[in-house]
Amino acid sequence: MDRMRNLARDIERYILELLEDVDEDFISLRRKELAEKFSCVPSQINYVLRSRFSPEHGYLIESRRGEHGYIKILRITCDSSDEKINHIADLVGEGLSLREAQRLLEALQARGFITARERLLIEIAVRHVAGDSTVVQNRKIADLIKSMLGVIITN
Amino acid sequence: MDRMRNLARDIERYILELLEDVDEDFISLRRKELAEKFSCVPSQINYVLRSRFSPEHGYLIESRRGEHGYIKILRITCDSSDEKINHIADLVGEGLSLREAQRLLEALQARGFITARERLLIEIAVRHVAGDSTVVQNRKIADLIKSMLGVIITN
DNA sequence: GAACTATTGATTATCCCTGACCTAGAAAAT
DNA sequence: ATTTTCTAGGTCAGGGATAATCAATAGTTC
Repeated sequence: MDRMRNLARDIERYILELLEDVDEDFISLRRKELAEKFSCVPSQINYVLRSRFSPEHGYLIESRRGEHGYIKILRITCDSSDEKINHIADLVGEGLSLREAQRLLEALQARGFITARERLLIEIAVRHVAGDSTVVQNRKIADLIKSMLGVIITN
Repeated sequence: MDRMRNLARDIERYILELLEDVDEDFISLRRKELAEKFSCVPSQINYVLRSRFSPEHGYLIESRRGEHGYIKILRITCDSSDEKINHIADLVGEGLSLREAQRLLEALQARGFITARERLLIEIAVRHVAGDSTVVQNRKIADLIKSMLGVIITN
């Protein structure tokens, strides 16, 4: 059985290329055309956006339906420390499971927010606090992550 | 029953070899395939990762499920092949108080073994765990410091 | 035999992809 | 101006393919 191509990944790469080639920090595209380009169903595009271009990954999506419809993908830019901290606080919210924390750290490293070593240190600390994951722990994890990332951002 | 094969150790060695053979500081593999290669159940791979490639061991794991699933093992290098590092490792091995840890962190930063941000991260984490500090917590503090410093030092 | 380590398999969770149905906005028809 | 129609994007459930988790069991070490 031949290995199916990894559509989601291919589309992700294509979008990332578009974003790099452009001067602004956003691109506009048409869902239908992109789906045709990759010979897939339009909703596949939504899946890619949801799973790879969410705020957690540093992007915002705007779109419009009907005639002249479009999808706009914007890179989130935080120039001040406060903006960064607010952004993190939004992402973390009230609570975070260990799994979610790991994903967040992965995304933050990919974006260059933190180094691999810093990610390692934070993950160790989070695991330490996590222990048996209950709702109570999720809040502790969130608090810990927020203070650790906060310190990093302001230094 | 007969002797166990000690699969876990074999798989560990295999992964370490892969990591050495490769230029990057990570490898990607498929859990299912690896399990087949060693004629074992897939969850055995998770056991190996949990027991030998945890963040405390200096590794980070990223994975995806479903089609095109994979497990990515990242080795976080802390290239510190100094002799003094070994000395410090001994100190940590003995266990240390909060104050000792802070002095140690200061020294490590002064010698360039950890960055200012890394030092802050460790201090924040420790302070977080210390929070409601009772005698019981002191042990947790010691464990955390040992984990965080240990991974930097012995790696 | 107690405590630690290793192995297994059943169950659960996640990822990717599709297609059926839903909704918003603009143009055409009235 | 209002209604209708058309066009393009959104949402959701579900199914196949992996990986993760967990508890039970077995082996090892001391």
